[in-house]
Amino acid sequence: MTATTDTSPAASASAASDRAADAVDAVDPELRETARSLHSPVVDWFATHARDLPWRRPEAGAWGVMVSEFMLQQTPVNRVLPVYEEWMERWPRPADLAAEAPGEAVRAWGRLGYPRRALRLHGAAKAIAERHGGEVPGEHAQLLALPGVGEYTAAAVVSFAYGKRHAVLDTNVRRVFARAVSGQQYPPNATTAAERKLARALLPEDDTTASRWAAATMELGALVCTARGPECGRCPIAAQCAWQLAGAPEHQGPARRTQSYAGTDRQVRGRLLAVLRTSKDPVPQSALDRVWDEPVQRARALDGLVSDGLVEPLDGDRYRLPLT
DNA sequence: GATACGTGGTT
DNA sequence: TAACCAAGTAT
Repeated sequence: MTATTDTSPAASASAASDRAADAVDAVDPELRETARSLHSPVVDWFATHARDLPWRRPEAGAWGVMVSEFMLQQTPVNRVLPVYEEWMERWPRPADLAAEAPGEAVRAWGRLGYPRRALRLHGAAKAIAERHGGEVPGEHAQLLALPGVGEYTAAAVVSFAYGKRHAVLDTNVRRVFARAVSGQQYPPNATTAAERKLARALLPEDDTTASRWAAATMELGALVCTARGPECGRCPIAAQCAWQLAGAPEHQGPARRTQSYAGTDRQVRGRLLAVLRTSKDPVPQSALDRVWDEPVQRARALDGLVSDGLVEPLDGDRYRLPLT
């Protein structure tokens, strides 16, 4: 958008588009005031109550932040901690991981779960080494282009590693906003446009405060405003919380569909991969056959692992973690 | 938008 | 004990 005197059709369309974009992010003055009243108590609470996590220390760098974010996708902090430490000691820079076989990343991932994340982190490291000179990129769009990096992880790296102003919307933040601002016990099952808009509207103006706010709202959700049994007595914004002020009503909408696990392909995949992780040498088919008695499902799970690139088939009915 | 994708602790 | 929950992404 440039000259305001340009009245060409293209410029008019563009101006209309800009007005539409403005309207999307137009912040209700009342919401603006709500935001301002939340910033200080939450950021101050974070300053005194934040956990001392290794990826929050300056020496972690952008790579440390990125590694932690991959590992923390759907996995609790306590399970991540030891694996993170080993990982960073072994591969302190993206290029170090990029030089390894992907199977080594899968092996080091251990039992964190969702081992495709290990493969994608390895792929991200390769892309960083090849396309970004070995430095984790600092632009949201560049990060988003990396394997395994979605909206949330890109925002987290931008905000936590580079201290930039960007809305960070994870499950913790969504729950905090649902309660404190929207007066709901839980956020919707899937992230909505309204939630993204709210997150942008609540973001402090300057980079430094916005970055602290992002980390602080996540930490508040993780430690105090938890899914079950929130400790509102310890919450720095309990007095302003819309959900509390409404009398903490029970959630109305549809319950989240709980995923089964026992007997699924995922369980079979997990067992197969557990065998392969513990063996440096190729594993014969017979060893894999022992982990699951139903042959059709077993074969399907193994096929899936191969097509996902998590397992490499060799001649002679042998398998191993991928070398390339 | 719904579904697949691991693992283990908590209630 | 079965269900819930944990810093999501890709298709």
